[in-house]
Amino acid sequence: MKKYIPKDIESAIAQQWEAEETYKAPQTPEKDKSYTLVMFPYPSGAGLHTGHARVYTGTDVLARYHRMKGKSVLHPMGWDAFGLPAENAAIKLKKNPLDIVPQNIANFKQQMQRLGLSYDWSKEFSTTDPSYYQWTQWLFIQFFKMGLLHKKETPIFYCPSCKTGLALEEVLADGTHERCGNKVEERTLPQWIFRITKYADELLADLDGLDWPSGILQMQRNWIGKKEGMVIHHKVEGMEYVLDTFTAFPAWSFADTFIVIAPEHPLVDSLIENGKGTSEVVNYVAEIRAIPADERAASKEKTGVFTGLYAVDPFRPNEKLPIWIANFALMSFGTGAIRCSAHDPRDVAFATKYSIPLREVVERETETPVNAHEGKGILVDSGPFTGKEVSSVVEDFVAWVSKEKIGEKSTTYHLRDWVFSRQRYWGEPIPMVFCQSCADEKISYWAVAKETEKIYPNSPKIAQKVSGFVAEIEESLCGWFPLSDENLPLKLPYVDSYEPTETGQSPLSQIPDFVNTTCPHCAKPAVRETDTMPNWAGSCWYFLYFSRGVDFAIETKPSLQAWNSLIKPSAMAWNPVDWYIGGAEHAVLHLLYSRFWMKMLNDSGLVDFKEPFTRLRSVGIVLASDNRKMSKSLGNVINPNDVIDEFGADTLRVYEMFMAPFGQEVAWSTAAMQGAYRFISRVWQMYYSSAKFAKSAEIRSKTLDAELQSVISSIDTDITNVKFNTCISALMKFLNLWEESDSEVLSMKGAQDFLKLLAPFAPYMTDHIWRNVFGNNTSIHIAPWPQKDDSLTVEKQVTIAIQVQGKVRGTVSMPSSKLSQDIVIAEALKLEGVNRYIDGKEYKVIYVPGRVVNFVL
RNA sequence: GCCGGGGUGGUGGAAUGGUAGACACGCAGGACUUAAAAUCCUGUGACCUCAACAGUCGUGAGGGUUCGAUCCCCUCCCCCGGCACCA
Repeated sequence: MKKYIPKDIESAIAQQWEAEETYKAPQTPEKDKSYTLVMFPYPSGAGLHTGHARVYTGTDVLARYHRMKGKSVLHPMGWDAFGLPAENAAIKLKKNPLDIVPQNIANFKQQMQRLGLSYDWSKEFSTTDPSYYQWTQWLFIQFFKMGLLHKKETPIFYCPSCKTGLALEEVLADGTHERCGNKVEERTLPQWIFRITKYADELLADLDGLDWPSGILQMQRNWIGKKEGMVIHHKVEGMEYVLDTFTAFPAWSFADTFIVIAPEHPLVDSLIENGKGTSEVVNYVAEIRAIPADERAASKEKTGVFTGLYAVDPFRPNEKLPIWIANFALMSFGTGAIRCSAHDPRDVAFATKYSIPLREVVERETETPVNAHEGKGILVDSGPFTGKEVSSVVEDFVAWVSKEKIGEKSTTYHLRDWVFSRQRYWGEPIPMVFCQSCADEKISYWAVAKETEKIYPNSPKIAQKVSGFVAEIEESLCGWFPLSDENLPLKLPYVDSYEPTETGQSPLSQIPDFVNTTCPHCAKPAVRETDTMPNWAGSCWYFLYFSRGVDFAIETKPSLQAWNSLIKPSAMAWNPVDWYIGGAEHAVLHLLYSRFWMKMLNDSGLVDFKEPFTRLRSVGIVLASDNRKMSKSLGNVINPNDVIDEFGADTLRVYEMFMAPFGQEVAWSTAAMQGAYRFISRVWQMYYSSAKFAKSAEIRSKTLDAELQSVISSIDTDITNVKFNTCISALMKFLNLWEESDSEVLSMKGAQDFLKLLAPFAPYMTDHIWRNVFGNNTSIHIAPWPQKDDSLTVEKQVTIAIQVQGKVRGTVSMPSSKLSQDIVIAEALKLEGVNRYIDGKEYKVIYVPGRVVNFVL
């Protein structure tokens, strides 16, 4: 063997891995487990580019490392294939996604296989497999039974281009749809809604125990957006109406002189309905409601109109607060009504414009009133709190307001309930049936359900929690029944025309065979739900399904019993995921939704943990060499297959790991990749040509073997800190040293250890050398990871920097065994460069063992 | 505006209180070659110097703590990501 020609070795080695089942996960972990998972991809028609290769390689390095460390490793791959992008692409091609998706998957798979990723392919599945999505449907039904889903006419975001409703999380800050980039609108449609807000506190609190990047934790906290404050109740004069306002700064309430309410506020509606709205009010409301929310937010100009109504100020019962409608009051925050004062700049701007009197309760030292956000100052004219420091009275104030029955503590959240219906074809059909007859008779599922259908039999506490959820929504869901287990899966019909409709209805509604059915309760004619689930559904629990037995019968119908016998045991043995790797763009989408599903499953007893991903690491995207995102339309995409054809998968992998810290964004450079190719080729030469290692096991080298021990320990540290770039540089540095050494050869064990250290990064060529040079007949990838041998590290030369006044003026080198403060200082004082600066002056010595000596004059 | 993450040679980056620029790319010079590619060798932060020795400066800017700061603290500037008329 002479020259390194990757294509000559890679396919042969890959075949050996397959034949030897090198990467097969045990059914249940035998020892320490490492469930290593990369966020599974949506298989687009464009295939993988070299940017994708980075996240898969990094995750693979972790899996391979832990496998060699002797852990039980589950490292699976699957396909998140439902959803808008696949469907939109199929529409463009005028084909059915059912036909296209398998081709895309096949393409992704061959690309991944060429990369040498150590997946246990026996676990592979797609979220679009009926054998999988029947379980997704079954879980939907369990959540329905728990009262965590309801169907409701709701104002939602709607993408007119994709012709479907969306969740708030799918709308970007600029008001566009995160998938297609078009502006969204608001519409009111009947939707299935997940009551995720019921879990807002748990979703927030449990973040504290997670080993996740701080930025992603913070994004989830902000998204949940818990804010504690008070709701204040007001009587509206001349009406039987209690108007509630929300404030985060209750202690400033004595300042308030007016109230503003959102244009969408129910009080506005009742005013207009009662004919009490002036023409000014009617016109203003009509005008403002016509402007989409995001445009309204963009204009900071404050507008409003007086309703003619007054509220009694509970803090000053003799005074009245005029009620205005204002564009800056948002129905989506708090109660949609705000008490206003001089202590909020927005209120001041509004009051100034419309000449509404203001009052201050904290004396100012500047030209403008104190902003309540600053939270400091002495209160005046504030009832029992006059003369007190505002920051110190908050708790007392809240207690007093409650005691006086003016209002009570209240918490608001940014998190909204999760709109779970899509008016599209390419998703899991929602397994629900609506019976008009039962609805007319006010029959709900829970009124007629058998006890045995309950899924939370072992926890009275949870049964109580759930019955509370159900009580709140039961009436609104009369006539809705889930499919029974034996009727799952509810298959997505293969149809010729599946384009979204203009009517806000799913294309499935056009298919009578699909729609018409009978009521699961009374057997009269009934209709199916025709909306489908969003693309997030399948990824909410896929990590539980990967650990299933591979002989898991496809015909198996979902049921509680099947869950408990076929899915739960292995899922509990492997989950939660130990290493979860993916992009930060899912911070408040997939990563929030799947946490929510696990909390519901935990409450129902279907899983026994609360958090799915113990450890999360994010990957930085790879930009094209022009510093723009790789995209087909920009023509700057690099296909990993092309790189592999020319340089081999090992080179691509090493470069991907070396190019920058794993979590950081970086631009692709084919030129820089040459460095990785040189490195891999030189390793190859070292083993096949120069062969500077001992042929007998007894021979050792002093310096090389010692140096290798520190490489072992630095890679051990760096791999688990996902610092793959410094792992590679440590290996390169060692190879340089190895090549330079003329007088010594590395021990045979050292040569094998070096190969093992490189194996997770360059799996093909290392396994080839392992088998052909060292005569092994099993893979290097199941060989034990090198152990650092401290007996080899002793006689190392240590170089100590000698400083005068903190500036380096020389160095002293000696074997570490001779190292002592006195000797080092004595040596240092012999240095001419040091003496020149000390020059007979008095000095003090700082000695840091093994590092530095500093003479302070 | 608020919340995160950053700012180090021509470039990607290393160093988490102890010799700043490891490792790599690029570039320059050299070897091999008829020549080129590939490969190998040498050099490569800036300034000063023919050069070496020595020296000065240098991690976005300014200040502070420390014997010693890329690293900790304060003020400010810039870039990236997220959120935001949030009461």
